[in-house]
Amino acid sequence: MGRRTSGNGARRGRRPATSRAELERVAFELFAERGFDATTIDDIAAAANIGRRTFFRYFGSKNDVVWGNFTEQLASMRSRFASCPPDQPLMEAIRDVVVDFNRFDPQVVPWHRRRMELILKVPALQAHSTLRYADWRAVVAEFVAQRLGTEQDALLPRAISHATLGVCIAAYEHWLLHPDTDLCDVLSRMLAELAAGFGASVAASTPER
Amino acid sequence: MGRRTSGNGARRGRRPATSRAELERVAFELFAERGFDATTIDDIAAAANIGRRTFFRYFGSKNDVVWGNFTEQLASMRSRFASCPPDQPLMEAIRDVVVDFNRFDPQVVPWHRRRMELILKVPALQAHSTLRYADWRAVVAEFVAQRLGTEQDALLPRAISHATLGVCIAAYEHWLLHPDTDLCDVLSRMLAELAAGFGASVAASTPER
DNA sequence: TTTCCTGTGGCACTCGTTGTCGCGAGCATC
DNA sequence: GATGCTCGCGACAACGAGTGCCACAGGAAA
Repeated sequence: MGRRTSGNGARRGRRPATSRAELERVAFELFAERGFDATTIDDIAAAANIGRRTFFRYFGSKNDVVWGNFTEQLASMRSRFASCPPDQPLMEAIRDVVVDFNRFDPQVVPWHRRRMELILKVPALQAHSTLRYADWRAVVAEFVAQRLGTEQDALLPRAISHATLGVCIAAYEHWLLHPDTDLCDVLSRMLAELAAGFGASVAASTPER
Repeated sequence: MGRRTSGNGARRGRRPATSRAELERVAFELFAERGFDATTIDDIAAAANIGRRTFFRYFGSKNDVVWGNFTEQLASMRSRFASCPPDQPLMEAIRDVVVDFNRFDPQVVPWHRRRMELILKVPALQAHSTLRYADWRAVVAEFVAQRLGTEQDALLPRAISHATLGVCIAAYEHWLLHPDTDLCDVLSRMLAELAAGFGASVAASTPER
C-alpha cells in the first residue's frame, strides 16, 4: 500500500464536479418544490449541472439522497455506546444513547424535520428506509449482545433492537404530527415505557365495558 | 348498487384467465428456481400464459405477489382482537392474538417459511414489506386505542404497535435462522419479554466489564 | 511533453410500472 | 341466433430508475 499520497495530500486526477452535500442540498430544494416522486434524477442532475450518470456516482439511488451521511452518524452512535458506564442498566443505557443520538442543534432541527417528513411519509422512502434501519439496529444489537454476552444475532439482541427502533419511529411520527413537541422528550418517554413494558400507562387497562 | 348479480351469482363478461392464487403459485416456483430478483414479470406472465399487462391487474407490483392475501388475513386478526375478553390485560391480549395469528397448519408451514424467507431476506422485499407492516400495525393500534380510550394515532398506540411488530420480526428472523424452533413459542416468549420491558432476562445486565 | 490517474458523462439497455385502446368472450334480451 | 352490454385480456408506447461500457477531460507527476 502507500501509493496514493506522495507525502502531502495531493490529489491526482480530475477534480470532482460536486459533492454529496451539495447534491443533497439541490435535491431537497426540488423535493420541496414538486415533491419526491415528481422529481426525476434528470431534474436533480440538471439543477446540479452534472450528468445523470454522475449522480449515481454520488448516491446509489434516488432514495439514498435523503439519508445524507447516515453511515457516518451511525459510527458516532456506536462510539457513544462504547463509552457507556458498564454499571448502567441496559435499557437505560440504550435510552440515553438513542435520545442523545437524536439531539440536534436548534438551527438544524427544521432541516431534520423536512428530512424525516420525507422518510416517514413518502411511501417509496418509507420502504427504502427499512434497509437503513437495519444498520441502525445492528449498532443497538451489537451493544446489547456485548452486554448480555451473547451473539449479535441472538434472539434477545434482535428483539430489543427491533423494539427500540419501533418505539423511536413512533416517537418520530408523533413529533412530525405535533410540531410543538420536543423530539427528545417524546423519545425519552417512550423508551422509558418500553423499558417498563408499557406497564406504567397501561397497567390498569382493564377498564369499563 | 345491486346491478351485478341478476338474482343468482351469474357472471357477466369474459372469464378471468387465471387467479391470484394461481399466479402466486407460478411465481413462487420461479422465485425458488432462479431467485426473486432474477425473475422478471415477463417470466411470470409467460409461465402463467397471460400477458405482461394482465399480471398487473392481479397484483399491483411484483413485490405484492409474495404477500398473497394478507389483507384478508388482517381482517381476521381484527376480529380476533374484537373478541378478546375486556378484562384481559392489554399486552396479554396482544400476545394471545398475535401468536394465534401466526399459528399455521403444519402442512402449510414449509410454504409459509419460504414466503417469509423471501420477505425477510430479499432486500427489495424487506423494503416493500414496510408498507404491509403498516396495515398490520394499524390493526394493533386500533385495538390499543380502543382499550386506552385514545385516538388511534395517539402516541402510545403507535409506540406499542411499532414495538410489537418489531418483536415479531425479530422472532421471525430467529425462526428462519433456526428451522427447528417453534415459531409460536418464540413469538410468545418475546412478546412476554416486551410486556415485561425486557426485564426478566436483562434485569441483572450490569455484569463484569 | 508525455504519462498516468481519477472523475465525468453520453449511449444503450434492462426492468418495473402505467395509460390507452382495441379485441375477445360470455350473458341477457329481443 | 343476432345484437348489445360488460368485463377481462393483452398489445403498444412511454416514462423513470438503475447499470455496464467507454471515450474523454483535466490535473499531477515523471
